[in-house]
Amino acid sequence: MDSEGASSESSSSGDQLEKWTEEQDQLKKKLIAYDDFSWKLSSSMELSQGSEMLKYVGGVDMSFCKEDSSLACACLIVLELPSLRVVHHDFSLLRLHVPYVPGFLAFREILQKMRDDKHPFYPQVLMVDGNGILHPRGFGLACHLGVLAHLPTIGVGKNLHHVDGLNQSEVRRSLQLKENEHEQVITLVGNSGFTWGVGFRPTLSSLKPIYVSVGHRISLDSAVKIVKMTCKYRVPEPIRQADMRSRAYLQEHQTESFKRTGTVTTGSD
DNA sequence: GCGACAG
DNA sequence: ATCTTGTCGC
Repeated sequence: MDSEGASSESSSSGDQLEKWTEEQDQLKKKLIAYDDFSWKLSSSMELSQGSEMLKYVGGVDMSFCKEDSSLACACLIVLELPSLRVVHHDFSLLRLHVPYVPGFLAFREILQKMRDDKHPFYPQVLMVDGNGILHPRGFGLACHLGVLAHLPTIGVGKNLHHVDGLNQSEVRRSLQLKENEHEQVITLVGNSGFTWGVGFRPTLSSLKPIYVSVGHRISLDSAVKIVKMTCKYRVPEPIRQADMRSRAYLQEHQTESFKRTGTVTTGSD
């Protein structure tokens, strides 16, 4: 039932990439890089009568099937602050003809549905396994999803891409110098003077930093605060949970189809 | 034991 | 992105 244009079988991948870049540039105009939400972050400001607190933090991640690289699982989880208890999860199994990115938009559907249903655990902010504005064109996955879902999003990367003169070893050197300081955070200012995000070590034991950047409708300060609040381990809980669960879901799906067919679903025999 | 990290 | 194995260290 694939309604692919039989006319352009070879250039479709290139076309999609171009379209994607165009869409990024369009959506980028709608990006909001400051706090644009009504809830409050910390309970220290108890004077904030009437305004709700941040309680539900979402996280998204995708895992890929080892045997069948076109099969992926998108997972959204919502956890509750300050307990970090997961109160909601949802999965979406998808087939990808082209890598990664279009599949990521499955999250938009999941979120849309939650909102339409007035789901009690609809997240107030969403953490994305991938960068926000810390991106070659200043518009990573976290921004993309944020703008599409009109939700505050935070980008969390595990590696630093080379943008504006930033590099991983430099960050780690700077962090090294801060060894004795309480704050294990360094601001990522590029050669241009632009602040792209921060690199920081969430726990004492994590030598390798994570990279936090603005996704949408949030300031870098707030983003970092929220990431800190959810870091039990190196990878913040919302993403860690989404990662583990999407992986487990694929695994189950695999063994389940193995029990049915009595064979691995590679189809390459 | 579990997490970080190697490669 | 995925897997596995092993070491180190709290």
